[in-house]
Amino acid sequence: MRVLIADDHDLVRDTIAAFLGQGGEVETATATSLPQVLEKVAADGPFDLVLLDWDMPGMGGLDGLRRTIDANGEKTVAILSGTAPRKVAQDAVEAGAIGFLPKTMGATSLMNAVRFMAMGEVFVPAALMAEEPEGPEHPLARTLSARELQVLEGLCRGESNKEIARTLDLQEVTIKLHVKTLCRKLEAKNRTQAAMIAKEAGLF
Amino acid sequence: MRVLIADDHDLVRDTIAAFLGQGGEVETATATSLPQVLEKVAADGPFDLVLLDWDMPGMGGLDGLRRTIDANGEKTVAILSGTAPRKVAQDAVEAGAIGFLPKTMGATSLMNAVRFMAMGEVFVPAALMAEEPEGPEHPLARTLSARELQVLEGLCRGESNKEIARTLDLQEVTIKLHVKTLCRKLEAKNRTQAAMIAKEAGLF
DNA sequence: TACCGCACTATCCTTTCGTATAGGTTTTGT
DNA sequence: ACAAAACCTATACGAAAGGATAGTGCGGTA
Repeated sequence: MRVLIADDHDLVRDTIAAFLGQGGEVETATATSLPQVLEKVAADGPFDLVLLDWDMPGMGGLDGLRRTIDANGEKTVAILSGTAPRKVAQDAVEAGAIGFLPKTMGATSLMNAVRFMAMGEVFVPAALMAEEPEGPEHPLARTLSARELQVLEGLCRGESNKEIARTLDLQEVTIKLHVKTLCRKLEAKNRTQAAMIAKEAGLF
Repeated sequence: MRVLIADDHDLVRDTIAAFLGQGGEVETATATSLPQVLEKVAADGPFDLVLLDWDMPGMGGLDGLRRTIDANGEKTVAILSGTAPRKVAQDAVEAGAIGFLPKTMGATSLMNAVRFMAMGEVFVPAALMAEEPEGPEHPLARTLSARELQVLEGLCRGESNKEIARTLDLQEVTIKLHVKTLCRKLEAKNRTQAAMIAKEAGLF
């Protein structure tokens, strides 16, 4: 079984290569950038499996993945990532990747996953997919002050301005102001929409 | 490798057993209910893998899974299900199952998955986990009329009563009434809370 | 037939929300 | 030290929401 391992970090790349290579079952090749990957694929024919680092020179996200798939064939390219957000894994598989390997995986698990993918089965760690999809964490929340977040939380509980004021020990008018600010920042036209946007974003 | 297959449907059970058995790599045993599973485990020692049908006599959901894990050891029991809702898979893995197999899986994929799990790796189909978790579909929505659902949808978009009335071609007062009814049925104290509850339930 | 639930409309009233304007404090950065 | 920004409070007003009560029409059912 021939596997091409592409990662710009020498340590990671060589460790994985050494590990997969031991026992002689797997023949490994390595690359440190996407151009090098395409070059090696073109030169040494299609590999049984290509492991692509997600944060690698020339990758550019899904584009690099697609180009590698075009070059090496479908169901032969897997993504290797250190940061391991669920969304990347999902997008990669949807784009045609055969699997997704977080660098936090244990060595034997990694070996098993490689064998599994070489058999043509999609592999994604169950633990990773079990995470709740909290995708848009703070696209908007970052611009909100602490107070505003507290008020927003009250909105999401369906509380009135008066109730929020009581729990935060502020005046009702102050809450009104914060609600107004929230609606402006979240591009909502009223409290209900603001609450829905917050909910959608996964806050609370 | 010794695998115990438990399913109350003769066809399913025997098909899987026959398939896994061919080639001689896997030695199969079968059972048709949870008591029979526990009995066989007690008699023939721990199996390398136990496949448990989720909708089987005596299972009773996670309880049957836990009892089987207690009897046969950790990381040796997988769930087999025809209905394949994401939540079951997630709960099962969290409860200590080594994997989850929908009966819709292809034969070779199933074989691969069995081998994979026998090596101690958790297996859950990536496609299944990619589904958005829509868990509580209609715990409350069932009691709502068609009109009420339309109004609720408007609430979730943060629209005013007037706006909802316009899009549904009704009077504003009528919307007020529906909102009131919605709040009663959803146990919300205002429109915002009603919208949040709807969102939480996965509607819209 | 009478009854009941559902949907719709109506009027009246109170509370809450949303906006504007105007000032105050504290914190932050230049 | 000063300006800018964020935070808090205050008053006031129109719009919207929420509640109560009452009445109409429709379809299904006893």
